[in-house]
Amino acid sequence: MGRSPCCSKVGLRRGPWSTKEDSLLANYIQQNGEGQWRSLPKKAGLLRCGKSCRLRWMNYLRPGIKRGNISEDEEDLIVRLHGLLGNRWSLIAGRLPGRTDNEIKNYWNTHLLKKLKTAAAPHKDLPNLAAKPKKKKPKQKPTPPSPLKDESAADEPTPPPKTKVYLPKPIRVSSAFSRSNSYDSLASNSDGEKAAEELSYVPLQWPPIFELEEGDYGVCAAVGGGSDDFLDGGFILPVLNHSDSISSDVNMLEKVYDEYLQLL
DNA sequence: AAGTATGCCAACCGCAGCGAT
DNA sequence: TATCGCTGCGGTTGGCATACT
Repeated sequence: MGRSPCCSKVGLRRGPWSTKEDSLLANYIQQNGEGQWRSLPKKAGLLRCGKSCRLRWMNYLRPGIKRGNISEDEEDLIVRLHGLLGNRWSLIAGRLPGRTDNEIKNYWNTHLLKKLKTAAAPHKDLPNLAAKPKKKKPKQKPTPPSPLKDESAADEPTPPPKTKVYLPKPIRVSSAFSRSNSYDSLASNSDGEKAAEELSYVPLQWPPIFELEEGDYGVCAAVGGGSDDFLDGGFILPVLNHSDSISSDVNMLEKVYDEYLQLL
């Protein structure tokens, strides 16, 4: 099964782009805008597949692209964001103006990985660095309704926290909501309530905390810009596996959320 | 100078999400 | 509801450049 590669069509060029192709592509997009990648090559007079055109534009020709010389600040941000987000290169790139996901991915694989591996012992920001990348999970179904425990839970004596942070991947839940919805509108209007019901999501406080599966909690954080947004800006951060103290988990989630906010 | 090894990065591949029908 | 097609993402690869022997 599976679709055949789009570049497998006879007659389409592959490999490095010539300056002529670059200018054809750039000129076309300047005049007609991005999008319609499938039909773009033909209209622009290029013997390339749409995918290839998109990649070339996104990673090379797009205005405002910075090339090379990743600063220490950027590097630090990449490391910290990777600690929180994992290999979500497009999200990480979204926080680094002018950088592309491809560049950050390459930089991580060729510079940072090595650097951090040699920089002594295990690094807390680097979960399973040596681990083989996992295949994408199938789309997660919304969990059955499980509203957050009430405040009384927090009153109980809190044993030492036994929380375990699974870093990352953040879980996308954007499909349950319209992109035009904001968190506020969700919390206050009936559409929002309906959507929240569908997702078993009950925003009782900020940051909103979810029970994803029994005993697993997540927090929604604003991320801003891009297609991975939740409520036009967010997704569930690392899931905590709770043991027996809800309140300690909530505290931990708030801590994680605060740390995340500092990065933004 | 020539051959080989290593590093780097642009580009490709395959898959999943999602809207349209 | 199911299927199709387009788009975007993350992992991987191929080839050029540079370093090393």
